[in-house]
Amino acid sequence: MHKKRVSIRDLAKVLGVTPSTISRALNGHESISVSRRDQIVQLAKELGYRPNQIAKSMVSNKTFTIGLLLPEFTHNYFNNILAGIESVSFQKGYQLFICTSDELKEKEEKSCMAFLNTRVDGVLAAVGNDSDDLSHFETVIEDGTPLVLLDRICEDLNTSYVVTDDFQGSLDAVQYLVQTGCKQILHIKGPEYISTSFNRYLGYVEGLKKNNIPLEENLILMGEDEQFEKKLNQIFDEFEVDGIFAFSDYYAYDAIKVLQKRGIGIPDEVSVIGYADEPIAQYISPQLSTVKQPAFEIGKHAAEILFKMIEEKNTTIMSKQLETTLVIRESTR
Amino acid sequence: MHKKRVSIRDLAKVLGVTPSTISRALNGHESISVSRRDQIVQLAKELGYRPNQIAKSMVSNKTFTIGLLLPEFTHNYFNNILAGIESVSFQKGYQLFICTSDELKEKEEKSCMAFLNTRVDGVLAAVGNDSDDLSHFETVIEDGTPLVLLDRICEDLNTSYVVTDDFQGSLDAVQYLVQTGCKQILHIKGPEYISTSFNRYLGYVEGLKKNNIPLEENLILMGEDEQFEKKLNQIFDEFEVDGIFAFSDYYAYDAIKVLQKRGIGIPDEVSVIGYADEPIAQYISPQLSTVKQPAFEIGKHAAEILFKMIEEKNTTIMSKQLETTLVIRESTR
DNA sequence: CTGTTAGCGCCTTCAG
DNA sequence: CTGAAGGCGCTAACAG
Repeated sequence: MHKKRVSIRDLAKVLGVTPSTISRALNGHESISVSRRDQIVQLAKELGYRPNQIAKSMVSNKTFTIGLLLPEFTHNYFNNILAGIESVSFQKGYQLFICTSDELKEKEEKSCMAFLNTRVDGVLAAVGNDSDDLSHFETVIEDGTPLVLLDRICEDLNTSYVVTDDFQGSLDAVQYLVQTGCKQILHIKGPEYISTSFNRYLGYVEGLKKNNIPLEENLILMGEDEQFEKKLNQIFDEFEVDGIFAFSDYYAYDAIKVLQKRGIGIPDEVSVIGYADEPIAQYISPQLSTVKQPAFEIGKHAAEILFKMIEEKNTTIMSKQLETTLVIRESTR
Repeated sequence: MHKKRVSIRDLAKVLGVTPSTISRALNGHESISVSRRDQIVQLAKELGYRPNQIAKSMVSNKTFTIGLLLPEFTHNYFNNILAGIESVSFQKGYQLFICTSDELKEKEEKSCMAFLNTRVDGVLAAVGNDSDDLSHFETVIEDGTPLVLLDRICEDLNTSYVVTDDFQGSLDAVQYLVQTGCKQILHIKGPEYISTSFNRYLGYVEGLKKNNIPLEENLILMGEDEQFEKKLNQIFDEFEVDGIFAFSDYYAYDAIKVLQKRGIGIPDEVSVIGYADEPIAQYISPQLSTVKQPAFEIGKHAAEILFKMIEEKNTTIMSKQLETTLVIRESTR
């Protein structure tokens, strides 16, 4: 299949020297005459020599590869994280070994094992919401492979992570809602098992508390609920909701559709705030107010931490929490 | 850094056998007693043995890895391609080595070299629109690494590709426009240098021709034009445009915004058709009619072809062209 | 400055 | 059924 590849031995034979000399020349070692080096480099180019990274890794025990595990790429959020990671890994000369988990634990496990087997130098991962059991990540840690968690924390995992301050972001959103006159605020909650859902919920609760608004259990709706529309309608039948804070822009949009069907004016009668600033936030009408996460920075910081761990063999925990920004558009008063 | 990893030699020592025996047991070879095999497999598990894929690749000259080069992930289209590829690569037990080119030739070249150096078993790539010079892909081909092109064709490259029938898709769109009464159809054209832009343009031209509508140069606008809004307005001042066919959903949306500012009714006065069926098509208002590409299938087919090339050492060209579907929503009559 | 030797972890003959 | 020997491509340590 492959054209026979040229190895340093081939080069050595042509020039009548030993492979070691070739290796030294190609890797910019000290002790080698300039003329010889040039000669070798030149020949390598001519013959289309391509260093076998596999063999190099074999001896150096280093692959210049980092494993990246993300749930999916349909949300712009993860694309931006990827972009942030790439911006630093590319510059460092590392390749990305990307796996998507589809939020499935099974794929997560397989990917982690694949990372270990291929001896990646480090792992970046956003744990899926299907994962209550985290033993595969523990395996990574025990193996001694640096691991940095993205976006979603797992308290049980003793490793660095980079997240945004979901609590504060949500609190900001609710505060804004209250300041602009909302009295009854509905929360559309995210999937269970992921820390972000819970933290945003907590921010919501805190927001109410700070403003002496009693927490009403019936004003909390799961975004993934199969009877979402029906339940939302029931809530509107029963309560005088004038504000909605949703776990995601998509949930917010789902709610907006229901409200529009009911002929409820946004933002006149109900203010709506989403989360994440996905592209659709700008395309829907009214344009959606939302909590913007610094996705690119999350990726960037996570990668930087990981490289610090890899290159400096630094094992201290270096977690980081980034701030969100409230973006006000047309869906709020 | 790493906990010392256990190798087959370690296992061998424990059991007082040779590494060969361990290797045979772990790889399900014939000639080995069942009891011994079980014993070895058991021990491997206990000691957390993890086969060194690097070492395996070294001897087998196979990495079970395929290189994937995509321009970016901000368009849902490429995500779906990725999903299609993954659906087959995952099942085949291959890992994906993903690089994004950001449409930059420099990154494309680097990635190709990285693919070759890490000895991926095959490459899937959508060439960026920045690439007039394709020598890096030729290098891949010459190296003997199977290559399948995605989405965008390069006539000069003698290798398999999987694309959609952009010409037909565009023709369908224009035909629909005409059939629903449009007489003056504007085309918003895509970036130069990529085959899809040209093919969609050709489909537009053919659509006019089939309906005896003269081609009017002034009714063609570049989507990336910096003075897009101004020029579009000029066109509407001068011509009685009643239909728009855009290279992408995003361009279509840009146009819709301009029309709405002008108070032009969609679809009453002007019908609009986009391309790709990006998520925003469903979120904007009016919901956008568009040409849907079978992105998932593109990825799937491309991967299948690649695996055929890899596993059967098949070198014949097996290109494929997939059909599009016209999705009619609210932006057309 | 360059050659020799040994070995990274694994697999594949070839013997026995 | 199992052991011994050699090698995948490259680098590092030690001589010279």
